[in-house]
Amino acid sequence: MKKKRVIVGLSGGVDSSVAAYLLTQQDYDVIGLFMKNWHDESVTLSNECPWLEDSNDAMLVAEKLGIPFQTVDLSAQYKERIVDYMFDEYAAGRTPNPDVLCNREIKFDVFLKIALSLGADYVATGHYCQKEELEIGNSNLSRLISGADNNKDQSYFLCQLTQDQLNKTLFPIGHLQKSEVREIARELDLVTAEKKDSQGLCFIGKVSLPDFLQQQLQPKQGKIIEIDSDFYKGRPEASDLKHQSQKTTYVASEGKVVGTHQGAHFFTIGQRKGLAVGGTPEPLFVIDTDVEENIVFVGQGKDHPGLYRNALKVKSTDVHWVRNDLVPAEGQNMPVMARIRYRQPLQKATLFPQSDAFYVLFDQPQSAITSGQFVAWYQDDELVGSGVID
RNA sequence: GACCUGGUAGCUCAGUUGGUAGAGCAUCUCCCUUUUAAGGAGAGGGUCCUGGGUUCGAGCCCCAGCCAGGUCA
Repeated sequence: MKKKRVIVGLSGGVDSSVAAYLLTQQDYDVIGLFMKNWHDESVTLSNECPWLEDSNDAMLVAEKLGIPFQTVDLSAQYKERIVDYMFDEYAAGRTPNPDVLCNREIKFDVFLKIALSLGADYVATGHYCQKEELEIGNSNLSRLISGADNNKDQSYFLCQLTQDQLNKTLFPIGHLQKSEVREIARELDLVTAEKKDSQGLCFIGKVSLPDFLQQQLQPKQGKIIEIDSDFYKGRPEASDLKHQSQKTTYVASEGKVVGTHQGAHFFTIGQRKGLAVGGTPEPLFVIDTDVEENIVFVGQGKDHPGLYRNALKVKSTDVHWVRNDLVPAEGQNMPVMARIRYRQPLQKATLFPQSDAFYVLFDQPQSAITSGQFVAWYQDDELVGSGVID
């Protein structure tokens, strides 16, 4: 019988290297494929070419493992689907999550399709997450399970994947701890064994995000306005989900000017650094940005009421279920565990699918719920759905 | 015009009986982290408004001036 063919995305890091190795130890026909996502010299302010080194490392690993190796240039699609989306979101005053999109649009779409066209049965990546098959009646379902290494779990970044995508995917290192992965790489003497984990936005590299954004978004001076915590005293507490999930809207006259900024769209809710406003006993945090009026609203202290809300809204059209067999009926709520950012400890919450929108109500108020980011919900260690925060 | 209070790190301020200055915030760096953030650790930074004087020695005392805020006519 013919071996199943797996195309593994080699990034030039340890994780995908070891993933590829583990596949060769199983009964697979393994091919390594490096994807070039970004090589625009005008934007990569650093003088180095990081992808060149990465692709070289990927090639060396493939050589060592004795598997065929190829490179594909996906930078055009990457720009179209990720970079442009990023600028659009920031321009609109939201905070995008490019890495979630990168998985949905590039690694598990463009890349996956290329792999299939090369005759692959599966694609594999070095993500710290696991897949389990579940049989319901005649149909097979894939479950997206958190990585066994609690500290490295990357299921959140895969929260937008579909059954079709998962069915074609393998996560060879998801059951391992990071330390075990490194150990395997060392034993095999792979060039990537001691390579530092990648961090930050994959394609920006060392450049700071504001610097990157300024290449397309024009700086424009505006006011930083502090809202006193007394502002919230005597305000009626929202009792229905619609209002609980709404963010407070502020007007310039409700606070006092404490400084100036170079563009409200460069800031995100919960942000502390970069305001360059001192003189307060406690640090200032961004509690809202208004890109129309170009105002950044701030509040003093980690516990400022403007930072907290216990519900959020997802547009009905933005709700995504990995487990489409678990979708609750409209009007029927569902208890889950949820997170609103990578590595946030899971929080108790309840989903409320309603006719006007989809609401997530947390048991505890959450700090810095940010529109444009993703909320992902879990049952135990299984990610079952997600959505863009409105 | 007179009087009062104040002028100390980028900002807000503390500086004991005179012995060449500190805290918070901000900034920078590092750590953490395949998003944005947050978080942790560390570092840099001061002609103590100016000019005189007293003193062995003044941010702290005295005099003059400048500046800011306030009070009184």
